[in-house]
Amino acid sequence: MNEPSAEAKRPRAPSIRDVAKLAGVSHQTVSRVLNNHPSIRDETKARVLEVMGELNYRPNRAARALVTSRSRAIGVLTSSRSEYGPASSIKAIEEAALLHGYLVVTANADGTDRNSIARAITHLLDQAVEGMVVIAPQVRVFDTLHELSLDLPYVTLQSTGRQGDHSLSVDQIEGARLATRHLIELGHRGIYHLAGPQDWVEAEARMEGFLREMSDQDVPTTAPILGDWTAEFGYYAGLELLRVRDFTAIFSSNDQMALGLIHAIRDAGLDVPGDISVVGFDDIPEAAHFWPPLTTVRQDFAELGRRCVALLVAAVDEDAAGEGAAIEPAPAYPGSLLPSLVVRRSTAPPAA
Amino acid sequence: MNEPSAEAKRPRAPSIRDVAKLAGVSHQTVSRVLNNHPSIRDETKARVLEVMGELNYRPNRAARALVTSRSRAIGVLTSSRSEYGPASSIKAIEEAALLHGYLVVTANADGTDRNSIARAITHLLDQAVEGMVVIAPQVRVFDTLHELSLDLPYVTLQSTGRQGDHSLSVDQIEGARLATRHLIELGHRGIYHLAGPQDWVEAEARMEGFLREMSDQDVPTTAPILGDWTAEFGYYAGLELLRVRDFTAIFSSNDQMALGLIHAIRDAGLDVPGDISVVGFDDIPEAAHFWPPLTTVRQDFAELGRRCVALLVAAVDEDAAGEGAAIEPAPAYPGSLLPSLVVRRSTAPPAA
DNA sequence: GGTGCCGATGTGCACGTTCACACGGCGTGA
DNA sequence: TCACGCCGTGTGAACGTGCACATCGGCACC
Repeated sequence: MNEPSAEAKRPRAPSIRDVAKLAGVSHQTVSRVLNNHPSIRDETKARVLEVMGELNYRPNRAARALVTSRSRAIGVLTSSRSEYGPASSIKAIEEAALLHGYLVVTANADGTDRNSIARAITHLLDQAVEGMVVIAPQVRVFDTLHELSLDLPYVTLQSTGRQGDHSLSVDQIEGARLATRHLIELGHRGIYHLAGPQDWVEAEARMEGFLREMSDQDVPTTAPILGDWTAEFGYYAGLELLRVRDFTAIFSSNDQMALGLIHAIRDAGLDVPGDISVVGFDDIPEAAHFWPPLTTVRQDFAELGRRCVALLVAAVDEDAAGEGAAIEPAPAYPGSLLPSLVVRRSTAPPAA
Repeated sequence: MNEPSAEAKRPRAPSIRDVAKLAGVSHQTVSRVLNNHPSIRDETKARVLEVMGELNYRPNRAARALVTSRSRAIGVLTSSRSEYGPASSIKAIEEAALLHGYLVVTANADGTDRNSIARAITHLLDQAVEGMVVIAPQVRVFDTLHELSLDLPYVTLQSTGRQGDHSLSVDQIEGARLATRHLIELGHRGIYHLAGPQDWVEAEARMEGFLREMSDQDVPTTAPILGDWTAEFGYYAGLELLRVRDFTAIFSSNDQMALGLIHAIRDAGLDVPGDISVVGFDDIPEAAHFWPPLTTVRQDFAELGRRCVALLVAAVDEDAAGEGAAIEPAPAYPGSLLPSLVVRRSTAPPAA
């Protein structure tokens, strides 16, 4: 009853050899059960499985990784991982990866700081990730990625236009055109664009979509304002903008900045959409309950994450299996997801 | 020039033995450099380090884990990982863990579904995590955790009141009291509470804080409404509530629901705070730009994440080192963080 | 001047798994 | 009847690292 040594001596987790002994087979047979190799008698398999349950056996991932030199881990490189878009994508990526039998390791980088980016990438590399999803779509991240000339397959959530392959994205340009066209069709002519940070690929694409649409429809345009995605910035940008009231609509590059804008407009004693229409981008869950409910562009972050993983896992598996057969650089550009315009109450025809 | 076989044959990453050979030392010496063992001549160390750089050597984590039986990984168990609070905490946890030399693996569970919870825990266990941070503060998660009777150290972000040890939290009760007191001091008497889901520990704590403060101040109270954290719910709850207008203030258990409430109130043609005051909880970055800017309770998610990791890592390291010496169940309850009330413009004295 | 200790390094094994190969038995075709 | 192949299983090595122990030289101590 009373043990001589209180030292419980953590009893070492059971290994396939322990299972083998108890099941009366060789360790290799157990291994075969684990990897469900075809040629195993059902009876043997059942016995092994039973013993595993009894012993509460768990395969040792480290040992497996060591011998196969496959970590079964993919990395996610992020900046601003706590914002709605990235956070949703990460969640979806993680779920999808799990389904494919992969582990997800995330690393957050300050996308403007080269050192920080390098550190994040190094962290992922240290985990021996077999591929990467890049959701930190700053230009500098891609530069660093190229500098290090990794031979890892990677996929990015945003299109840079620079590399057609391994890029999978919501068509940001089209989304921006949708928003802009909506304003033009309502009759607006004085339309500002509050863009995201210059070095963000998404921000660039949305700006481009805005400019193209304006140009296509022959509406004269003023230089976009460069923001930082925060509601705070939107607020102050709005205050500034309102000092000269030469516009009747603003297209903001995300919902948070749109919120700040509306705040500023109201502080100035004006009405949205009565005096000024506002369109956002992202359709965060709160957008429907802003005052007024925000007209915005919805993109499906989760679906994006899922597709990303599918693409990446295909590349990784092929890389590991065929080894030589993988001439094809990437599994055929799978087209991008189309965003959709959600019209709510922050937009209206301009006051006469 | 032209290789006979296009098969490039990925050349196997360098090991400590490769480094050793090139540096003219034994593999063990290299290992010692890696773990910076004290008794190594500076000159030797320098040489080894140099060769490492040359070869672009990266320690193989799997091999190390195998031999030490330490994964240096900690798990994070979440539900709703894409919401602002959890997302912020995860980010902080990850950064702090990295600083301590630990890897973070996250697993998302639907906190109401036992299977889902078990699956998430299993996933973490499969990764051989050495400890866990639980940010899925549903009661059922704790139950499952106990059922499985893991001997892993774990820390939870919210206080359940049920286990004083390994719990670290913002004092939700105090936060709720702060909010409630604020309303009472403004002169409100008809005060509703829109709570979170019943099975969330935080929701429970906030509700308790509300009820206690009301009771302490001798204000009669009505039964709280149980919500689901979303703005959507807040909106419909608001519409419902307004059918009988027997209150002048609402304390919402989070900012999103508060947003929905305000939306509903305005849809009913009433004014916030003119007719009804609203207080939220969390202080998400957008709250300052709601209309009106939201009075709410701020909690420091990031600091919480950091402390959590410190606590957990201490437990894990001690567990691994002392093994027997670890009688003490947990490193002395480190007290909880105090939230603070942020007064903005969604609250005012009741109309006369 | 021998004994003992410490600093700096090397040698071999162990960790838990998979891979390459071997082996016996049975069925099949010539 | 023998050769061959396939099915089901076993045997031994290897993966890259850290640990226990061994080795060797030098210095201090009595």
